[in-house]
Amino acid sequence: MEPGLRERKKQATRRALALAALRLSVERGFDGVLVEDIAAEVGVSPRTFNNYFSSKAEAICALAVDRAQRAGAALRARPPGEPLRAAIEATMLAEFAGGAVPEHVPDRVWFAGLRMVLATPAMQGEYLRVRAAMQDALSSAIAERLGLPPTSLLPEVVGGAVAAACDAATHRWLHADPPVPLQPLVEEALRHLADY
Amino acid sequence: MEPGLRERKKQATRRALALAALRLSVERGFDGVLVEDIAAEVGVSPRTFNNYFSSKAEAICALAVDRAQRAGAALRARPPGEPLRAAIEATMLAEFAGGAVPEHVPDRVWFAGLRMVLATPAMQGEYLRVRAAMQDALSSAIAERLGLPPTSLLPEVVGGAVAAACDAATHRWLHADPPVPLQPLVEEALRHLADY
DNA sequence: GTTATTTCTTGCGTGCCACGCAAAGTTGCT
DNA sequence: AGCAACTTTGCGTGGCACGCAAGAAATAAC
Repeated sequence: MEPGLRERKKQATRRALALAALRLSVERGFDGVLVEDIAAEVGVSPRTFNNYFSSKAEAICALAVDRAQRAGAALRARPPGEPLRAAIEATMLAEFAGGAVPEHVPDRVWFAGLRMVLATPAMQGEYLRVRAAMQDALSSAIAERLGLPPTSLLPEVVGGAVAAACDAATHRWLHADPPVPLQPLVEEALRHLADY
Repeated sequence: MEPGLRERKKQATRRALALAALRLSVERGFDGVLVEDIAAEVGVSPRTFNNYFSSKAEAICALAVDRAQRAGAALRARPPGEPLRAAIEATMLAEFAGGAVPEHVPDRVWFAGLRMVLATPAMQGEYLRVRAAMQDALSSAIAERLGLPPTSLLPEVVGGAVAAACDAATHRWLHADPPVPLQPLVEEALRHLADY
């Protein structure tokens, strides 16, 4: 069952709303853009916006959530024999290679968007949900990989730890002056985790 | 400079508001209690509520944030020579000994409150802030302990990993049926972290 | 190809929330 | 007591999230 016209249109609208929300917030700040503006940008009614997202903040972070979930998929795709730590490191280094920018999003917008989100108190809660999404994606991939019973805490713990490492690297990356590449920071963060 | 009457009264009001917010939300659910109700319970105007907390959710989680910060203080208080991992494990096991309930909060309310928060989408973002507060508290204690330069990612990574472990243990604890004690779960979670 | 059905969009109305502002009330210092 | 600093309060505003029902569009059935 391939996606019909209906479904494709829905996804396109969703994506357009998320992108518009991000771009406008970068340009004018979180409080400088109303839900109304985002809807107008996409050519849709304000009421429809709330059919897709239950808050302005959710829309702004939606692309980041999608991306976080892809990290889980990438981990699942590693060869099954590979040891867990190696699989995780390979996945994360690949994933964060180019700043980890979703398709069709200009680098500059993504970077500025992350900074804006982290600097805006009203958005920090939503950012933490992105991090939680990455943790969940990793945890479930890890659980599947190791074939552990659902009573084991290992997947959650390791998923959370890896998410924390990526998060620390991302923070440093965003505030580095002069700019530094992201990948080595992720590498360092994962090393600290392994060394603990 | 000990706290004057003014400051003590403020803290008392803050605490009373947080506790009322938690208790009422447990009784009636998040949407069943208005800011107005919480303010009334404490005998203060609704406008004053927002002088203390910038949202209903923040008030409900305020006690948990306080407690998370105490974990950082507890880690600082460990003997300076002790190896990091041992210090962390001792701190966390002590901290989560009795379910880690703040003073003057009935056990039942704390437990039910955590469940309510985790089950309510509108509160999950705020719960994640509690977790972030614990991470920050631990990170800064670790950085101080090890005397690392602020360029090192280690404190953030380890703080985040430990917070993730505690969080995983807490989740399991809340959903365990029949109930199990929290401490062994924390122990298991920290072991997974050390084994990774 | 027309009709029936499901699904999505939209407008409207409602209730709540967060906060700016300025007036009134407290507390603390001398 | 008197003054300065701070807190509480009421009022008003703008915005947000969502329930509901009517209209429009896509899909399915005949």
